[in-house]
Amino acid sequence: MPAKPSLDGLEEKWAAVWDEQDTYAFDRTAERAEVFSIDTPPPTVSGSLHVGHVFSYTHTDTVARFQRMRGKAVFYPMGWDDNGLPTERRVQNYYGVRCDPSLPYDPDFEPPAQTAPHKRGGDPRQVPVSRGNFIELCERLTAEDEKAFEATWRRLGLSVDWKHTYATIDAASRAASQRAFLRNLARGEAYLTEAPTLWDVTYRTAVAQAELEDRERPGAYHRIAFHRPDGEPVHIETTRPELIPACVALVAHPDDERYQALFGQTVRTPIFGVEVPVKAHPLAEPDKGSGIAMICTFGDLTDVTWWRELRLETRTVIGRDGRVLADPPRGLDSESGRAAYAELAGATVHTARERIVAMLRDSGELVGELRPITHPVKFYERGDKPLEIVSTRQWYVRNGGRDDELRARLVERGAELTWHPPYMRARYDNWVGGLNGDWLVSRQRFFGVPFPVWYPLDEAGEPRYDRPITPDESALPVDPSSDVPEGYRAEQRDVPGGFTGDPDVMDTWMTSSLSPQIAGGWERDPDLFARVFPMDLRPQGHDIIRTWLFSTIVRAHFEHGTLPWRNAALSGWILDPDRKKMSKSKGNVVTPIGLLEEHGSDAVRYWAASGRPGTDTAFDTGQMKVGRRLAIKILNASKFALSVVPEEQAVRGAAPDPEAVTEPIDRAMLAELAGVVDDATAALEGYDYTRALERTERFFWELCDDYLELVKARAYDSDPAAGSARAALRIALSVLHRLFAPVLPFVTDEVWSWWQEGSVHAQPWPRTEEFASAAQAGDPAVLSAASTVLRAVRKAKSEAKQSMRADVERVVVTGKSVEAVRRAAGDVAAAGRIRTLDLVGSDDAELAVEVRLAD
RNA sequence: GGGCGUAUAGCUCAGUGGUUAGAGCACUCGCCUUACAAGCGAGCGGCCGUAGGUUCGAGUCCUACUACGCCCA
Repeated sequence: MPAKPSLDGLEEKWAAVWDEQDTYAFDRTAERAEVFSIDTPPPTVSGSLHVGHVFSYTHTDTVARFQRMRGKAVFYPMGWDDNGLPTERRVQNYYGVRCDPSLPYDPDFEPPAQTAPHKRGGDPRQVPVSRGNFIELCERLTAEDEKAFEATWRRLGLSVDWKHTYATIDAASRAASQRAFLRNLARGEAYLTEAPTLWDVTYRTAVAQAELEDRERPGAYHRIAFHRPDGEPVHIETTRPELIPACVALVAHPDDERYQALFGQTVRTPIFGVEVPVKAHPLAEPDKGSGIAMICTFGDLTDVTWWRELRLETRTVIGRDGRVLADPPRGLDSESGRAAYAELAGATVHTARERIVAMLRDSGELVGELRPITHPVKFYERGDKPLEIVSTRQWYVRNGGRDDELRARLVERGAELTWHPPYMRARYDNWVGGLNGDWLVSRQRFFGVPFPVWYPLDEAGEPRYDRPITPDESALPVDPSSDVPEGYRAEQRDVPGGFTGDPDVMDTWMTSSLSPQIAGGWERDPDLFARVFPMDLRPQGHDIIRTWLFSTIVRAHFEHGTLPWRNAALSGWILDPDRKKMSKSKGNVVTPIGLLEEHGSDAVRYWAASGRPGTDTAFDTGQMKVGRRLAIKILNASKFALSVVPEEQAVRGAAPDPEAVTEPIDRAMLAELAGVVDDATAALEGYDYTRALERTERFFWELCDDYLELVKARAYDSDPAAGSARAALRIALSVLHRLFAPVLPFVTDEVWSWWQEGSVHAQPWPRTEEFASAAQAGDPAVLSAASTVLRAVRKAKSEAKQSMRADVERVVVTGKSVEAVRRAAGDVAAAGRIRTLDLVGSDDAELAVEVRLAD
């Protein structure tokens, strides 16, 4: 035990010890019932860790440590998310390469100079490389990131078993993603179809419903004249006049009196003179604009519904690059119409709109002035241009979006899951209930897990999408752009009568949704998988219930017919002092490592533990300082409690003896401690680490302020009463060290090492049975009454501006519970330096304390 | 527009229908007290968002409203 205990250096010291001694190693001989398994969120390695990570990962760690001390074999792996766009861009810029899946794998490839980072976007100097080489570069780069992340996690004190890690682009993850997909395909849960698709023109990829967000954007209603056969105009209002050439019908509500005569008739479009039908449909809103709208292929999702339900033609004018297609759509046949279209061809949506407005003004078909509005526009969450809708062939996985029975079963799965906090389930129910299509899982990107599929080419060289060729599971992972399907030769690639590989990659959630299977060794290590799956806990942010949580449930439901885990704990956000979510753009993000170095890991963890599941929490360095004070207090109080035992009597590792606790006040303290153990245990069983900490902390401070002061003098003595105090202190110390261990792992292992063998984190969680024989006989009133008197004495000294060492001439205590005081009279008199302590019984429920200070 | 959540001391938050609503921080006034001055003691500080209702009794339950946050349209 050091003469002057300090928190400095505890992180390095204990992180090294835990690593060396495998303190957190998963015991893979444990049966499922003895295992507590955690589906840890894999952080994005190409990004950086921020305070929010420290916050939520600490929550999980407190639960992991509690379960470990309760005797569970804790399966606590760590994953790295290196799959997807962020890594793609980072690898491009770092190595000056770009992925070109048409290239063959080059085993001798070395990237160009890794110096000057290249500019964003399509730098022409970027060297094209195969997908296999690109993945290797990704793994090379992220290996560096992973080291930095791991170092941060170790310093934070996460009790992860570092022998169990995975990366979402590594071979095992790719094999698992492809295997699960092939099984989805075989069971009919995955399918390929051509359909209108939400499309990001910047990234040139399809996106899924879960990746959408609405953004308020300025726009304007344009009042535009269509023409009836008799020459009379029909006015519609639209915010997207550039889509007039894509118009396939007009639509009004079936009950709208104004348009009854028009239903079934045709009208001609302005400028282009295309004849289109007028239809009735209940989704048309009579109150919006003129009550009649143009249907284009495709302006928005309502257009898609109308197009599908009214069986309309398709006139595509916007290409995948977001520009007007070179050739006019079918039906746009008139000479003047084609001439007008030629003015638009190749233009961006924005330019096309300006040009068509000018044409409409010239022709007199634009009526009145534009009416500016702001309206919600759909964006890809990572994109900065509005989504277009184009018809493309894509892979889908069924998720209940078009199947009420499946939807109902997935809602039931949500009900089977235990949510922390429970109300988060509503997010899940709302999302599943609001799905309007299956999960679009293919992305027109280069870097990611490829679909393990080839297509035969017919005599004309066209792919037979209805006859996909799939590999044997034993061959996974495969890359169809370089691997050759069975029965074909490499020379047959992309030639008539040969084959072609599916060029797309999977949505990253197709891999992430398998994190329990990937971490648990599904089909790779059946023995491990049987011990850890379904997992006990999924910790995650509530913002990705619709994506990660939901998709993981979908995959496990299909593959295993079960939930992937029993509990989901949803962490809140970190808010800055203005109650806004902390974000990089606001420049208010603090780096985790700096935070840990400044305040100490235990202190930061203490702050994190103040955030209950689901609760947004203010970033508060004040709370970290409080945590640091608590850790220092644990050092000092432990030093005191251990130092009152004469050195020759101190036996390392000796269990404190409850039988030696004989004094009423010592037993009272242990009785109260028993209540703390019960409450903290119940709280942690329910994932309420915050309450467990609060309860423990409150008891500990009161122990230091009152009990320690009361027994101090006696404990230094050498008679049997001293032995009682010392034994009680050591029992309390042993219990408190363990109660604090999940939140403050560094300081607790430090103080534990002063007097015990092994790590505190390998000890059993405290149970009241350990000291029941002493505690059960304890009357808590003894301690509380003694404390009341002591406080009154302190108050008198404080008001007299005297030192706490000042002598007290006489104290008279009156009240019902003076007998309780009497049982601790010696300690009270010693702690208060009271010469005469008079105890007068009365019927008053409250103790009255009269203090006369010495002169 | 729909759903969920939050509203208690200057700040951050506890409060599980039942005495006079609590803690920490901050602030004020004190104290060198051999575990701890990175400490200790004491004190100040509340129309519990607003308005109704249920109840013997409401910070707590119900309804409406207001403000804020998140999710979804």
